[in-house]
Amino acid sequence: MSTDQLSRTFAALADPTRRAMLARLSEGEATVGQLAEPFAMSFAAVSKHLRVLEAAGLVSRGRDAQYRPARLDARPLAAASDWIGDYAKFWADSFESLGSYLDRLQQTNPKSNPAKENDDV
Amino acid sequence: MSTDQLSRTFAALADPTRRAMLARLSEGEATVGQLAEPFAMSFAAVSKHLRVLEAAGLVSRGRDAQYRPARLDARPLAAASDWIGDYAKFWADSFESLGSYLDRLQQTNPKSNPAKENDDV
DNA sequence: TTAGTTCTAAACCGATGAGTTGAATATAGC
DNA sequence: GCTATATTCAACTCATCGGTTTAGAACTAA
Repeated sequence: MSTDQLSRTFAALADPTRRAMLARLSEGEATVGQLAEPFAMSFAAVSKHLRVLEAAGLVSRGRDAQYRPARLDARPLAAASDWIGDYAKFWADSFESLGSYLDRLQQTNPKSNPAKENDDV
Repeated sequence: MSTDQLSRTFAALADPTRRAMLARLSEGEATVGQLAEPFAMSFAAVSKHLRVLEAAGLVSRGRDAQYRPARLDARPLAAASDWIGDYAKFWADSFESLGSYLDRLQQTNPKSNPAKENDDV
């Protein structure tokens, strides 16, 4: 895997343990111990997952006595959502062909050119 | 990485070459040769990337003489978008606290309980 | 200072990922 | 059948990933 921001974000999300950690963090800050609790996994492994999430910018860490509480930072998810959103027209209606979808778009907003929206990676 | 559908989708998206291929496919079917053209990479490597995309359900293949045209299937992206969407409230407005965001949600739609939407992985 | 708790660093291991090269397969056209 | 083109398979390399264990660092509390 290369190492641009979007790749790091998607790579971080590719692991179900990390997705579960993000879900937990969406309820509020948590320590490594609290994050490790649901998993049959060493603290060190959880610590490593946190490093991956941190490198992706999805988590920031603090310090509270011995504890290093982790806090969710969802901003990279906005970029990921934007990227995926460019493809929304392709799943918008599985029974509707892309052609008729574009036709309908043209009707709604005749100025736009919806056929050329996926030039970036 | 484990091997559930969502993990396969995110893992497939974690590679910039594969994202570029999806972008190309959003303009229409393409053969391996056409997909390989922008990259300094062997056909075999492109073929492998296509297998990953196929395993993630993002691409389906056909047959046209010697060619095995690939076609975009964006449906798995809808599931990925849904997952990420659960976190939209956390990036919705970086200057607005989560608390006031939830307050505003309550005002708009007093029946819902937006505080408990992230129980799944 | 000593002991206890929480977390991370380091070294290691097996599995997987992304790429290569070279041979094999599938199809078309002659 | 023979040859050319498009694609995949197989075997290999090298790096990274997810996990472990052991030891050490950061901090608190006696």
